[in-house]
Amino acid sequence: MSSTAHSSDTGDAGDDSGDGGPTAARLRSLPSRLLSQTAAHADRLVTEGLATADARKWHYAVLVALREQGPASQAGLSRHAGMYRSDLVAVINELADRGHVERTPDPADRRRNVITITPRGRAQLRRLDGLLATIQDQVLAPLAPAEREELVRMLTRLAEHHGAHGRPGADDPMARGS
Amino acid sequence: MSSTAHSSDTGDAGDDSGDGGPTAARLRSLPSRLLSQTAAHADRLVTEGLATADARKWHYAVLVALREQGPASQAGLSRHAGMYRSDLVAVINELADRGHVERTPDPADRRRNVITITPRGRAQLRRLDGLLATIQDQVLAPLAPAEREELVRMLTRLAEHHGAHGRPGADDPMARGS
DNA sequence: CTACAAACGTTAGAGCAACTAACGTTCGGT
DNA sequence: ACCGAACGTTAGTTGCTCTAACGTTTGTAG
Repeated sequence: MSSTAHSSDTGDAGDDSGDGGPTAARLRSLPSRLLSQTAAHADRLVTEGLATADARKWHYAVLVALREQGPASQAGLSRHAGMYRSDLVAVINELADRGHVERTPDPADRRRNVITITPRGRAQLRRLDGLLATIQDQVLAPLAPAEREELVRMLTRLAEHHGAHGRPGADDPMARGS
Repeated sequence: MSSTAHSSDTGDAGDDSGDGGPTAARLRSLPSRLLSQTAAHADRLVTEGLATADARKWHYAVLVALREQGPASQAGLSRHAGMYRSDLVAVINELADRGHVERTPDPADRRRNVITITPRGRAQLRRLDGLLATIQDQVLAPLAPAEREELVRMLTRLAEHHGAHGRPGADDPMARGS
């Protein structure tokens, strides 16, 4: 139950229950709140940035997955990207509309569609890579390079911890891999 | 500025479906992605935890705001908590139903309602404080105390940076930090 | 005093992301 | 040949953010 200790920076007002209640400063720096806030901000930048290139987050995730594992079934992609296969349908539709992927029935297993990235898709992916890199810089702007590394390292640990303790149950998503 | 360069390109290569792809690692550690992931996880824990006490995130935010600034109008609370006053209505309704706050018309300004925290509300708030503290420990479980401090410090900087660069426009929310 | 702009509480609703449930089809194992 | 499981897909629920408008009340300017 003990957690991080803090020094109160600015005395706001003494409105505390004297018997050792947490102070206001502490509440403002609730890690979960900070995470939500910064994540929301980052998400916004990413969404707006990708909109510039007529793309959305899942588009990028799927293209990345395709680059990593080559042509794959939709179920495979959904697992790899950590999304629901029901939601993947629309994403593939949109990517196919834009000519970034091709959806072809798998002759070897007629339940499956094989999703293949097209040359145009690769080009788009590279474009998005650049775009995203720029956005990361915006997100992390106030941090020095060493700090960025440190932050990423810690967040990675938290994410892995999360994955390990992930509860079972859901249909497709959050399949761990790599 | 520049940060990431990619090269794995020509020749779709064998799909190293294991893990340990160096290129893949970079993508997996996109800060924005890590933030979203960990924030989602934390959010889940918080939401579930608060549900235990028949509360939701905004309930806590409002109660904290009331502890900090004492009785206040709804507009004031919405600004302090960074939420829309339209959404605050339901929150106040719920808190009033539970007997945690009282909503009384302000005699001095008949547009306003004065929201006051009740003794029961204070008790609930203390309960939530404890609950939340426990949850923070769960969220940050894999990090050492010093690391937690460091993380909070960095996230705070990012959040402040965000606040400073937040563009104006919206109706109520995201007023002051402090 | 009157008129007008702004702030207040409230209602309604759009838009979006995460999530669940069910379906018809196809496959693998027994 | 049967049965359970995996596949792609459709539809729908939920919860959250956010916008727009309303009637009322207040402060202020003319």
